[in-house]
Amino acid sequence: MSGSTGDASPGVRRRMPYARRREQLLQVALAEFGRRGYHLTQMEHVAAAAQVSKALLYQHFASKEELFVEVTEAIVAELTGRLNAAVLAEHDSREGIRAMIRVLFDYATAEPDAWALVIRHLDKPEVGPELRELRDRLGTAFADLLLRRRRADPKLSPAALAVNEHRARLLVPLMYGSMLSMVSWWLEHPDTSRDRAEQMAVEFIWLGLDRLRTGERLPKA
Amino acid sequence: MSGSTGDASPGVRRRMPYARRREQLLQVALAEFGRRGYHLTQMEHVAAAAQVSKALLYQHFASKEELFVEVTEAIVAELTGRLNAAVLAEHDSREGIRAMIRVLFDYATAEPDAWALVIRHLDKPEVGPELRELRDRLGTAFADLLLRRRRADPKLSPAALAVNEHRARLLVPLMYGSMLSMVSWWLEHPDTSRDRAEQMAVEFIWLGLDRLRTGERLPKA
DNA sequence: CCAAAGTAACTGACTCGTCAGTTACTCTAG
DNA sequence: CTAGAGTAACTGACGAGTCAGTTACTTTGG
Repeated sequence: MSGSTGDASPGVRRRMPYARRREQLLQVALAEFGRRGYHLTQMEHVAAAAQVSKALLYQHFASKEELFVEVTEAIVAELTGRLNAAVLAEHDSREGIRAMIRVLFDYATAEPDAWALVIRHLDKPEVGPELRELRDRLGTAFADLLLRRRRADPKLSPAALAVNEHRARLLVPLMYGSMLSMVSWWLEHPDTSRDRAEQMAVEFIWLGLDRLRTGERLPKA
Repeated sequence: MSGSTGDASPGVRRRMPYARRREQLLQVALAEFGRRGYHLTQMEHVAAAAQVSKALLYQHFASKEELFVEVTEAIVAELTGRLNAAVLAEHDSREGIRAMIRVLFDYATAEPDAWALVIRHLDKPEVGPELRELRDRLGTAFADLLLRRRRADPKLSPAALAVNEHRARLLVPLMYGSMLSMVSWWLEHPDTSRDRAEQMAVEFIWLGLDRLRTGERLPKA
């Protein structure tokens, strides 16, 4: 019909070099796992979506689990990289929080399948420790953010610092959970302005954080 | 040997009346689903754990999915009931939040399998809409709590009220996510005092909530 | 009081579909 | 013409759901 070489137009496009094919397979697998979840995704689905046979898939990845792990690790690396960069770029802790939230919204928007994959499998120990690791790394990033300035403060006694570390550790799941929950909620409510959602999250989290970080207690009433 | 009627002592205890058996199967299934998750739980596991044949299981429940749904619905009913009761019992919104958090901690402690089941499947559309419903009901309970007093306030114009409703809707996922995340985190860190965790959650959430509820903006710095 | 008849709980051994993983072959780019 | 990209067709195992039959308990006619 048309040009014979690697042309995009005719229905079939075949015979890619190894590395490129592998990349494509990873992308396709990410989408499938993200959309259906690990258990409902079959290797045939992935192969079909890549317009390729299942056997070829197995020439690139030894097993379903290995494929999943590889996909997941790429996501984890990407996301934690972005988060760390964002946190490190900001010196003010409020701006650090804002930056992290923005990273999450950005990522969820740009890579909805990857986001869905992560969210879906975060609490499933059955598919390997990679996602636990992501969660822990996120937690570490949070804790660092919370404590970096405190730790550098020479006026604080080690005892006071220890107390603060403990409180900070308790804050991590609160912040973590609200951020992820907000992003997921926003994805399901596209009519809501992203700016509002983002801003609300920043205010909500920073308010609780800042007051508690400074050790202030609640007013009694 | 001993008493002839339904005696408990001899190693095997079989042949229970229909209703009791059904109850037992539901309990066992809850534990299995909670521990392994839907996909990794096989009907044979449930049957074996109940010391019963798979066929019997199918005389009580038409399918794996139906069994799962039945288990889930019971949990949803129980939890939302407790939450509603807790919220209704408190007139102060801060105490309402404290009450909800306490309900969640109580439930997660007393019924760890049920808790694990709910948390694990919250974001999995594949196993039916029951858990979405739970999430939405929790959300509704939150929103009600947030807005009940506001709605009753005659000094607020409808327009101001609408603005507040919108903000409240944005607050729901933040509160919701942080609560659930905190409870799950605490379950995995048994060395942490429950009172501290609970108190921290109350303070964190109420702080953000109260300030935003009153429409106050953040200080600029 | 107690067979024998009736019934409900229960089981072992099957079917049938599905899906991860393999094998033996074909095609094509260089 | 050949290496390696690609496939169609296969296998083996597993798991949901079924069914013919057995076992324990209950009822009732004598």
